[in-house]
Amino acid sequence: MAQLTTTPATDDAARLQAHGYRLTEPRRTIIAALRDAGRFCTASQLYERLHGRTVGLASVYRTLELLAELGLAERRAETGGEASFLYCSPRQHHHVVCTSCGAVREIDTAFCPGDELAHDVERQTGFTIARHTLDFYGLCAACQAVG
Amino acid sequence: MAQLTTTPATDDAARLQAHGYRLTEPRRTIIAALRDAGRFCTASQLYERLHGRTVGLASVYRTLELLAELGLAERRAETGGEASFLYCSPRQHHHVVCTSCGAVREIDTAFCPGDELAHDVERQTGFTIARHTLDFYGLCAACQAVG
DNA sequence: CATGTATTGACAATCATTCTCAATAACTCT
DNA sequence: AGAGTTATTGAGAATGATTGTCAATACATG
Repeated sequence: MAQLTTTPATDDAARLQAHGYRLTEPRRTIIAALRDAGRFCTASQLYERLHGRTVGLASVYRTLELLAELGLAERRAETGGEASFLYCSPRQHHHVVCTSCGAVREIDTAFCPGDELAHDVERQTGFTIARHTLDFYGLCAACQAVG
Repeated sequence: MAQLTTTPATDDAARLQAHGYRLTEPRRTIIAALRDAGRFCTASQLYERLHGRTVGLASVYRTLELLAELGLAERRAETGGEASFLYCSPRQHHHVVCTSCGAVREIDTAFCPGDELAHDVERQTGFTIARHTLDFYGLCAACQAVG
């Protein structure tokens, strides 16, 4: 298994504390594990990953919930009635997702014309747009090879 | 309450049958209800909406699952551990979602540069891109007015 | 470093989702 | 159109994900 870091990026810590939340050891551990996973993870998958360090399953759920609320994780529903979470850089919501193995890579935001499009969409719909997501789905190089 | 149609667009019917699924009365009812809802709905919300017509909750779950599989619905995870589904035109996956009332509107696909971007993403990441989603989140006109 | 309070872990409680199975209804073939 | 084959259905049971409870603990602030 790949080594796990224990420290979230200072950005994450700042964001937590800016919202009045405490930066606790369990949270540090969970955030780091989610970030290192580099793919969508369910609560119990993360809990597995953390076995040995005493972090309760309930805390995993609570922390994931918190991260989603702060925009540091993206929640996704899958078949099987289990929610998955993906670590996100604070304002980065552009991904390429492998539909076979689940691996995820972030895309450079500069790439994305969404902000300009947002203006058009506002004019067209009367909405006030706050954010947008752009996600690509397909097969990663490894999964293409396997066939 | 708005009137409910009972017939899915012929497109939907065709897509079901093309995949070897039967076009049954419960499926017709559920698809129409989801389409008419015009927003993300949970299974139980749809079940409520259908009260009076004998459609079992299990069938609602089964049909929503099926629609997601066929690309006729988009599944989303929300706080509260309940999945929501939104009706989608077969290849249309571009929405504007109101974060306050949940209303959803589809955006004209011509709008979206995603297909061209997909090529760049393929070159950059080695992925083979099959599809993409582009969603905008914000407040609809009505919710802006309410403040 | 003492104090006030958010947070935690363990387990119980809840509720969304899936499973099971006999009964029914779609489609196919004639 | 009618009979046969088989997917699909509804109801309720079973499963399992998620949240609630609460005493104990650890973070931040002064």
